[in-house]
Amino acid sequence: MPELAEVFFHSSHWKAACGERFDVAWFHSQPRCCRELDAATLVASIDSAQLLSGYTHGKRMLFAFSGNRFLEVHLGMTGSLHRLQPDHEELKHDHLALRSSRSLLVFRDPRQFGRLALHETDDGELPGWWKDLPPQPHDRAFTRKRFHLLLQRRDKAIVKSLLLQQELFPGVGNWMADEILWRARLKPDRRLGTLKDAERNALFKELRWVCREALRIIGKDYSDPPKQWLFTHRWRDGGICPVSGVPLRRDTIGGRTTCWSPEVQL
DNA sequence: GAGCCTGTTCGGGC
DNA sequence: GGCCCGAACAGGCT
Repeated sequence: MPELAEVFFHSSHWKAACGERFDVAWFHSQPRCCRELDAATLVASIDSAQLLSGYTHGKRMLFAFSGNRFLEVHLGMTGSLHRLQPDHEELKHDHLALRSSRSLLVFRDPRQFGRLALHETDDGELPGWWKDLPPQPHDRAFTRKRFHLLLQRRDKAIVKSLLLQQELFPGVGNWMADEILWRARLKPDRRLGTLKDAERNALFKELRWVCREALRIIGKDYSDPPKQWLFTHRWRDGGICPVSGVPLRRDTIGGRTTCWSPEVQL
């Protein structure tokens, strides 16, 4: 379930191997998620390279290797990163594995909606496009002023769809958007033009709160958030709103399964 | 076996 | 131009 905090958690597995020197143990270029990556280039770039650091931004990850190489990873719907014993055997959907004397770093992705890409810079600095990514909702640079600017001239947009736009709110995915709207007490199909100032401010507040708390709780060790969150109750039909005690609704809004609480969200 | 799905992209349409 | 929707991608789970 890779949204902001889950992505951070997965990245921490590979980051734990920083300093180790890797070879490509195997790579399968046929799966859709690997097609951008040329096998020969990958081997030439990563073989004997040292993992220097790992970064996340929203749902994206970037791993820096010696030789000014960067491996970009997106987990899509079902991707995951693992750090295993060096001799761990290959499983069915393990498309890429890097091996050091101490670790096997695996990229796994059954549905192949993820993405791997390789980048190079002249000086080992982070690629310019990475530095230019917009601020994440939990970043200091994501100010109230910026938030209100993002909402301007989008009066017809549906608030749930808006929250899922990665170029605006990097890292927010389907469950996070539902959690944010539930806490802000906004019906997910509201058009931005109908939001009053107080509602916009509530949205801003809960957006940042959910991103920060998710990172703190899930990003740390993949714990589930407390039962007071919508999170625990949203996954299947029959859930009960932890605030109102009324059954939750599940509808398709903005093309996505959306769980919301009719008594609470107006 | 049918239906559902935590993400992204693309084409069509208003 | 902005934004919507639906389809497509592919496999695991219920």
